[in-house]
Amino acid sequence: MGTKERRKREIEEMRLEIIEAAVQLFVTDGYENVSMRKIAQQIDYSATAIYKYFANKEEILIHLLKHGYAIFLTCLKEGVANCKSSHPGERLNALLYAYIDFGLKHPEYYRLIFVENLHQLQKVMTEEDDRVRGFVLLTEMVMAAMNEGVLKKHDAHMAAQSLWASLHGITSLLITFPDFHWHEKEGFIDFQVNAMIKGLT
Amino acid sequence: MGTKERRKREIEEMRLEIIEAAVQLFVTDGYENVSMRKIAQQIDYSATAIYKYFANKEEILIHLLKHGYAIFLTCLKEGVANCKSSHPGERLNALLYAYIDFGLKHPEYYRLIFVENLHQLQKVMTEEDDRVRGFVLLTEMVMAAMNEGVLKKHDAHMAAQSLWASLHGITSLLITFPDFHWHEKEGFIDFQVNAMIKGLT
DNA sequence: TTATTTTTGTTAACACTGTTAATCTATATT
DNA sequence: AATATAGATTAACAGTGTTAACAAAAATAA
Repeated sequence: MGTKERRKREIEEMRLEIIEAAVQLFVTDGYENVSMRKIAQQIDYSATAIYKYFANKEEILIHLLKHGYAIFLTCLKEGVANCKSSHPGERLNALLYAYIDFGLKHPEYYRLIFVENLHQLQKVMTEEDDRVRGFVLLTEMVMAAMNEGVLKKHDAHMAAQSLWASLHGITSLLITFPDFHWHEKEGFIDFQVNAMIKGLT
Repeated sequence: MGTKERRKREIEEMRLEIIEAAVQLFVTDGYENVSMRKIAQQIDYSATAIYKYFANKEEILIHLLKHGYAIFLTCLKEGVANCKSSHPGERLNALLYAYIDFGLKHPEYYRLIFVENLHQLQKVMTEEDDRVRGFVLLTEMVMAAMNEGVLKKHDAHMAAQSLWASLHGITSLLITFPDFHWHEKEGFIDFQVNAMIKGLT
């Protein structure tokens, strides 16, 4: 009898309902306003019912992070795909812009993943295919750019880490300190990306 | 009669006692474990007594931030002072290293100021002398380096913002993601600082 | 089908959090 | 000495994540 299968599916449906409610609360009210009681209220259950489907709030956070990280990877891949050129330098450039764009388009997710919960990133990515993980993507494109002579031949891993650092710097500062007297945004981003590339040339 | 003066001093002493307790809790247990009740316990008062001296917890946080920011500025100034050379390029270099060093030596403070509460920075600095504020210091040294031909003559403000972004990137990533497979720290920092400078040359 | 066991959800409760109101006490002013 | 003011305390409110005890419903065994 498939009763066991059905229950398994029902449990998965309930888990989905819970994280959907959590996502909705997160995008509308921000993470600081996602409480177990509010999630429960949204799906007409008691707060403690959730604990039959998730061990604790952290498990729900992990799902929010996975959700956001999937959007992140999509943005990166789209950004590179939208780059017509097949030149490694151009494609790397497109990736760098795509990273910053993700942050500016999804500031709550960027904050949640890269500012507040970076130490959890391992847990978020364990089930992902290695080849689509963000940093691997970046490293591969750095290597390609080096092989084509666009970048000077350093240690590709270190160069990629340096690029990530600079990308994270401008993205997180623009997001977490919007009231600072920043230079006009587009121009500032262009300047930073150019400086980053030039620094490795 | 100086009774009014004495009370004023006593109030200031009590405020000091409170923020000292808060600082101590912060450096030993981390900010997430600084609660009003724990501060009160440490100085043998009831939790609500604090509210006669501080409007709310945020006011105490501001003092923690000021405390940390003072250490930050001291580190920057010491870093530059310890640089024997009078060459603007060398001095700028020393400032960049001093910034990262502050983050690595005082990760809790770096996190509190530049990761979690950057939006409060205005409140932290309002009473400071303009000329010692961190970003102004950086901008001035960038200008000096430009005038000496060490850096290419861009908009100095934008160049300084770009440097800050890259500094914040590497510092915050090293702090908030210590378990990542970073390149050997010293070498990575050297690489990043060199790339930053080269990017603006 | 009936009896038993397991699972699912609810309410009550615990130990916290920041903060406000009411109250008592010690000091200062008239 | 009587009154007003300021200081400190306890009780309480509205939250938080989470655990325990218990009722109802569903799955399994007889």
